[in-house]
Amino acid sequence: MPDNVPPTLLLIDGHSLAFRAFYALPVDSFQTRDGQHTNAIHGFISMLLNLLKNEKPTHLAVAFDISRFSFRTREYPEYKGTRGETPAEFIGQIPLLKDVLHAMNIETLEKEDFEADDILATLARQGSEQGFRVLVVSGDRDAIQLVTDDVTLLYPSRQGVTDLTRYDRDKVFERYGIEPHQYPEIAALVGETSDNLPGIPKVGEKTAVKWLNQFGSLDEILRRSDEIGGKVGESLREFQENAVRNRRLNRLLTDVELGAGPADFDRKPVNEQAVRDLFARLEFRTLLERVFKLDGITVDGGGASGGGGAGSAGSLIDEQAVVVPVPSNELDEELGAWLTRHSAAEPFGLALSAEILDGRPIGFGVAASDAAVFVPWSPDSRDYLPFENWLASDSPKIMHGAKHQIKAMISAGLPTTGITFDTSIAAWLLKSDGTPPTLADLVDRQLGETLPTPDPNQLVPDDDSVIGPAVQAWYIGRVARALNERLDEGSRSVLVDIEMPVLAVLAQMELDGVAVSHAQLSELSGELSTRANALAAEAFAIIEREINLGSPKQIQEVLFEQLGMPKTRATKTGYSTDAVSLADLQASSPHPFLDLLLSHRDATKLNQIVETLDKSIASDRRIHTTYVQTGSSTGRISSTDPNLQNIPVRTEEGRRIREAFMVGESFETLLTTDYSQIEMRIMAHLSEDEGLIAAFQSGEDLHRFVGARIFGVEPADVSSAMRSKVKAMSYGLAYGLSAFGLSKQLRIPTSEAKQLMSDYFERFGAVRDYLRNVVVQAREDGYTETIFGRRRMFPDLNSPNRVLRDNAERAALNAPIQGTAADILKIAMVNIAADLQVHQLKSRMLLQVHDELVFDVYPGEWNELAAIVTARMSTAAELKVPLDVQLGRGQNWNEAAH
DNA sequence: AATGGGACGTA
DNA sequence: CGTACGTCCCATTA
Repeated sequence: MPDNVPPTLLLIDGHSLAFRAFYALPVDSFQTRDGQHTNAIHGFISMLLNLLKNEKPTHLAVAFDISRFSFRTREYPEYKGTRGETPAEFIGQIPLLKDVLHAMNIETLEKEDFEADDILATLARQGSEQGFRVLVVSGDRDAIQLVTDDVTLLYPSRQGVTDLTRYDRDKVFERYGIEPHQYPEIAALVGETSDNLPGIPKVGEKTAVKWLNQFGSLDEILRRSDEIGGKVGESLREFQENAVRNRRLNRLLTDVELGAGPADFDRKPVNEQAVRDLFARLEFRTLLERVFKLDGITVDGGGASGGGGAGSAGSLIDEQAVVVPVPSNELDEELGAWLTRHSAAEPFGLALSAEILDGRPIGFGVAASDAAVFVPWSPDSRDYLPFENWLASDSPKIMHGAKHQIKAMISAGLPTTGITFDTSIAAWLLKSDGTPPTLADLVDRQLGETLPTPDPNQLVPDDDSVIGPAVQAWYIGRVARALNERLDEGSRSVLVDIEMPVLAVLAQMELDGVAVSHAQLSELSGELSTRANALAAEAFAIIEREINLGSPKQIQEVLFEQLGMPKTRATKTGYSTDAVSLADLQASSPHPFLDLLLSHRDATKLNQIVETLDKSIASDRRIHTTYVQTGSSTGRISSTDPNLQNIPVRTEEGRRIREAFMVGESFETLLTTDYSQIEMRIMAHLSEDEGLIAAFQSGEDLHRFVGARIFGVEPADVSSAMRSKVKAMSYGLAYGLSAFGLSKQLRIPTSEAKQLMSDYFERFGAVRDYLRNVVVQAREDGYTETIFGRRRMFPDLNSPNRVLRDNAERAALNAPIQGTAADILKIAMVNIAADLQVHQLKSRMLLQVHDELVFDVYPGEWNELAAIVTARMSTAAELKVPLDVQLGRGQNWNEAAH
């Protein structure tokens, strides 16, 4: 170290940072096999390693609070009194965190009766007196008062632990307009809710700063408070005691007796064996690598992945491997050569990340494992032939969230194929619930690194390096490699054989959209709103006042207070006013208001749907939904903006909405197709129940066939009441329906429902055995699997919480069935799309509704398309029962329904 | 402005 | 005390 650089002392408020980490990272994802939560520890250590790497402190220490009691709580017992129970999952991590720090040979400090911040304040003062450059990391705003020319505060912005804002004197001034030592005076005036320190009412940050600049100090403000007029002035005079007390409590002590000083906290090498043992127990693999890398220790025998030859992002940039070619023809050819060279060399292919502005690509990042290239692109300078050829070729490409980018590229005239891996989909397959991870999440979770972002407030400022598609592409490749190693064989085949191909199909469907008639929708909307208004007026007349019929709260007032009706099912906020409850009320205590309310809800709901749809019609007169491929935990696709998978169909009125979905211009007709009873068929297949299989092979109506067996009559003698009971039973099976639920739905006594269920299982025993076994197996394995190998994890199956466990059991029951159905339709879609291309048909797949597909049929192609669709759908999977496919034809979606 | 609950549309 | 979704509105909170 050069002599002129002062030693750096890094001081960390352990408790507050660990707490931030706890809330920044999902508890569930950080748990060891024996159930120890580790998210706070993981987040803390990850942040610490970043700090060590970036700040290179020569000395460091971590301070902890011993308890929530200190001299401050003795002085003011309410101090921090509003804080809720600290979560048990968090408390248990603190001793372990200290163990980890000790294993890393890092000093921890704590002192009875003082808070960690007092320890930091003391050390910060001593440090700067002894010539250290001091960095204080704390999530407590009071630490701002410590900032001087020598002391900088790193304060976690927002929730996370990766974003640390650097507060030096200038930054404090810029943010608050005051000197750091004045901050406690502001805080005293404003108050601090999280510490239960009320300030002066009506005084916020702006007012406090204004006064401070006007009067110079808090003492002066209080002394001359009569000079301040208005309500705020009154408030100040009335509550000035608050400010005095707050100021007394938020002053950090700088003279705590510690028995050790900054000089004692020099960085020492980690205790290798202790770290190894402890990290193994905590199941930290990437963190272990990072700790050792920082200390120059190599990780041996751990089976840890190398993760690309280039090492960290730092070295990538240092070696200037990121080449930014100037757009020109020569470079164009060089780029072509570069692509060919790396495509041939890398078995896992290259990563691609497109930068999109207003739906148009403006540049591409392409990266191999040890190099990255940025390719600027604009539609008018289309002279990148080798690059375009590469995009259009089968040469393997990896992306993150490919669909959106593929669409932009297709629109820009850059068709792209050969996308063999999408990191967001792979991550979803591994853990199909929770919020979908961003690339930054994956870099953090899979690689234990931090994706550089252009945020200037970032702790890791990244020396103005190349941040953008090229670097992203490089990370995508590495993340893909890490994810790919974690995929089991079944999941990998789902990714490669189902999800990646269907991704391309969905992109095209979204681009194509479906034609919708604005005229029909607006006519319908007019009718519906007229009707809604009339119904509302009638309802108001009856209850003799005007309320908001859309407010459950106001409805409750009318029903249970004004009209004195019997209470319905309890909800969190009162009593239910849903359709079922209202119907029950109508039966027990009839009142004309109830019917009017229901009809009004009906009309407004439909009108909402109609208006939303109308607003989503694009300039090409078509609606382009977005299919979310990673939107479900079972493998289904969901639809948003707008959701075209929940267009009404059950009521006459609703079907009029479907009439507005029309065959596209220059197309001949719509074709709709769906699987009939696919989930029951899958259940027959999976359970191998002979009765159920026979039912499907007989060609007889399913519910009639089953009803005949259960009630011991001839199929022809199954009454419609019998049939509908059996139907409800059959459908409920795959959802884990209980006798109680069945009785409620069919409005029959529980005893009868119980009898029905036992009769059912008497005849179809293999179904019951299968369903039972699914749960048992899932509890053992921790997951369920579809017949194509799609997995869904069920961590709650062994939960001590009954509700959680029961919910997990029903979901586990359903997952292989719903998931297999989803797989089958996806496979059919891929095969149909391939056939359309091979046969050069101009007909287009438009919509997917879980077991249904809708097509625009090009003139003259009906027969061929119908044949393809039927063939591909019925052979998408080889089951023990036939897959029955229905077709329909019509000028609109309703007419085309069969 | 953001969030959570209630209600309700689909498979 | 039936699975899987998305969207609207209202009410609450900041």
